[in-house]
This record gives sequence, C-alpha cells and structure tokens, in this order.
Amino acid sequence: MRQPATTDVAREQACTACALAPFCQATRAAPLPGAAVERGRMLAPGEVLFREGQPQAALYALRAGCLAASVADGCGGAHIVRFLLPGDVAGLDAHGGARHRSSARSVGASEVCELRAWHVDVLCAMRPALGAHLDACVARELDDAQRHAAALARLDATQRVARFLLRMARRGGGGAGGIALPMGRRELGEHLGLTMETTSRLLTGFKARGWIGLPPHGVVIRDAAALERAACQPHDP
Amino acid sequence: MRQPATTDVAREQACTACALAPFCQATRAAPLPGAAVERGRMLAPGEVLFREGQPQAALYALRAGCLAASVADGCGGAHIVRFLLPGDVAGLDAHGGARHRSSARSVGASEVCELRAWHVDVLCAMRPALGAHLDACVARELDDAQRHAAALARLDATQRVARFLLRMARRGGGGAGGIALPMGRRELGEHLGLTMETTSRLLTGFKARGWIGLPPHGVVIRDAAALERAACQPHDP
DNA sequence: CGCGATCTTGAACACGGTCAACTGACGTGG
DNA sequence: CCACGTCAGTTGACCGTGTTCAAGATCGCG
Repeated sequence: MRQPATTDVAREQACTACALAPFCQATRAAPLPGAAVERGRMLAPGEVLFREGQPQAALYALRAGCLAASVADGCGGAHIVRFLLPGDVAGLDAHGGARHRSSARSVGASEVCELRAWHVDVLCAMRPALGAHLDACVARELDDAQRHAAALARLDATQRVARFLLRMARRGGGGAGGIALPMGRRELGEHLGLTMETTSRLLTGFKARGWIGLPPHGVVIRDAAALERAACQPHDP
Repeated sequence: MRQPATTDVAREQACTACALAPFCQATRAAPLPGAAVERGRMLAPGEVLFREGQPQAALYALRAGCLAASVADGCGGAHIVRFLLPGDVAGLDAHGGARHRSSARSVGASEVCELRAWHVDVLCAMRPALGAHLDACVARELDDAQRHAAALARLDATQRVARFLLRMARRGGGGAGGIALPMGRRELGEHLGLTMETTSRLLTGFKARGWIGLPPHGVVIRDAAALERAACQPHDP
C-alpha cells in the first residue's frame, strides 16, 4: 500500500486479468502473428500518456500504478472521468475514430504495455472475436460514464465518496486488507465533483465513525455494511 | 414547434441524416440482402422502448419525436443520460454485450425504425464498414456521456442550462427559428441534475433578459452570444 | 532544521433544494 | 356553458449542503 507496487508479483496479477490479454503473446496459448504487445513502458509521476485531440497511436494496458482519464470542461477546467487500475485499458476512447477524446495522465509512477493502433486494426480484421472483445470494453466504459454522471447528478457528497470506496474495493485496488489510493485529495475531488476540503472532511468523518482506516496513500474498509448504507440513504449526519 | 412534427417532410429530413442510413434500403444506392430495417413503428407518449437489463432485441432509429435514455442511480431514482432527436440511434448501449445497460422512454409520441439485433450482426460480419460505423456511434456516445459528467461535476446551474440550449440548437432540434422542447421541466431537470423549480427559474430568467423566447413546448434563441457567455463564466447575476 | 506541498480543520457565505402557494391550460361532466 | 379537477409551470420564502477563504497541522525532502 506504499507507493505503486511495481513488484513482479503485482505485474503478473495484472496480466492474468488484463483487458488486452487476448492480444498479448505472454498470456495466449495460440500465438498471434507478429509481436503484438510491447511490454513495460515506464511513466513518471504526472506524465501524460495522450491528450485530447491527439491522433491515436496505440492502446495501453496498465500493468502497475494508476492513470487518470480526464476531459476538459470547456471553461479552463478538467474533470477526471475515471481512474484506471492495473489490468485496465487506456485509449479506447478513440475506438471507431482516429483521435483521442480524453486525456490520460499517470498518477504516481506507472507501467504500461503498448499495442499499436494499426496492429489493433490488423488483428481485429483477422480475428473477429478480438474486435468484439474491444467493443465489450468500450460498452463497459460507456456504462461506467453514464452511471458516473447519474451519481454526480443525484447523489450527495457522502454517497459519492462511500460509493467510490466500495467500488475501488470491489475492483481490487490493492488486494490484501487495504485499498491503494495513489491519487491525492484534490484529484479525488476532481473525480467526484467535490472540492479537496469536502473530500477530506468526509473521509475523516468515515474514519471517526470507525468505518474506514486511513493509512498514508491508502484506505482500509472496516465496516463495508455501514458504507453500503451511507451509499444509498441521503443526508446521514 | 407544437407537438412532435410527424409530417412526411420531417421524417425524410431525419432519414437523410439518420445514423442507421447505411443499414437502410430507403437511403442506400447498393441494396443489402434481406429487408434490413423495419420502418415506422409508433410509440405512445411515455411508452418504454427497452429497459435496463433486458436482452437487446434491436437497434432503433428515431424518425420523429423524442426519446429519453436513462440509467437507475441505485437508490430508487433515475438519471436521464441524454435525449435522442430524429436521426439518432437508440440501443447501442448493448453493443458488444447482449443486454441493455440503460432504458429508453418516449417523450410525447415518437416513431422509430427497427433493425433486429441478429440482423446487425449478420450485416456487420459481411460489411466491415458497417461495424466500424457503429463503433464510431458508440464512441460518440461515450464522449457525450463523459462531457455530460464533466458538466454536472464542474458547472453551475446557469451554465448547464445555457449549454443545453446551445447544444439542442446545434443539433437542429427543430430547424426554422425555434427549438422544440418536447420534454417537461421535470425531465429537463432530471437530465441536468437540477430540480424542476430551478430549471424553470433559469429559463424565465433568460427570457427576462431577452436571450430566449419561450413558446409552449419550445424555445427560440434570441441572443446566442449572451448564452455562450453565460455557458462559460460562472456565477453571473 | 526549515521549506514546500499535501492534508486537515474552522467559520461564513451562497447556490440550489425544499416546501408551499398560485397561475393558467386543458378536459370532463353536471 | 360554466364549475370543477388535474397537471405543468411559475414564483416566493426559508434552509441546508457544500463551497470559499483562511489558518494550522503533518509529512517528505534537501
């Protein structure tokens, strides 16, 4: 739960559940033509993987660390649409088009595998199942985005933070005992539509009630049932 | 601008810009095998086209009227993710999966064309360009959803309403002079993350400043520049 | 040790929600 | 034809949540 767990163990865990596994030599029984996935590119903290409007160069599978996907709000600000954890794919926002519609930035240090865009096209043309797999990934992102919008529109701050923690836990954000929270309070707020201050207050509030623990750069969930309750009923003191 | 303009003229306008045109006999030079699109199914006001969790039966192209796409918020409420206008496609949320992840309800009376799901698969397998076309439609929906989330998270009520009006105008929600607003204030609020009252206040506020006119079931934009300004700078009296 | 960034905590304010009353359009039935 | 009911929209007064501004705590790092 310290800084990004870039051990070999963590990387291999990510690979078995990686969304690009069907494209990857390392995890396939039947080999694919050509060396599909280029592995192990490192990203420095804050480094930008791609930016809104840029032509799509590749798909990226996150092996270790954490990425933030964001879109500009047209008024000088940006909203973090989602956080990517090991095993997730970045760059699918350009699927069916040629240009990225969102940006991706590394939170802390990260490691990604690259699958060149032209390679994606070639492989999907040869194996229709691969194209369908990507379609399913995009559909899941669409569903995510719509549910996120629904949460922003209808839930109060407490519900949003509680849901976020439960979701991170369900996604296995760190496995043993605690969830890793590599992003700062400000970035958390930029994702949940809250200010840094409100986010901080709510987290310490949860901690004060014994629902969570707050080690540095992480969270441990102590009372999931209480969080589930808070995630649904509005206006709970 | 009265009730849904279900004239033949309006229908044909929708057809030329329809997102399912590549699948439709009526608009293609080169015919497709089989009668692909079944045209002209009528929907009563409030009628549900499909619901979250149901298996996907078809894609639907809206010919006339207006649909509301919504997702449940998990707490007994629902959020309207977007409004569909003539020429838009409904049902793409199940692309790459088998079940709908959102619901679609008719606002007022509507008319849709159906393209059976199995037919979509067959045609996409035969003509890869058709599959790519649908991918592009899904990508646009994803982008829409993410920008909508950004607006809900970072913009105040005035900015959201102003943007909504400009967007509707840009989408050609009714052509000559005025935009059709078939949905009620409540539904408008359910889309913008506001209450009926706030939505009403802001619209009448815009009208009082001469920025818009408010005929029944519609809006006319009188000062687009002022709305653009309001859409960006926050907290304007 | 001291500087800077991140996080926490406090107090006052304002935006938008809530509750409530009122208006006007429409449709039904006496 | 008007009385009546309903429903969508409008308007007003009040209040609460989350923001804003500001000060202090905590930690990492040179």
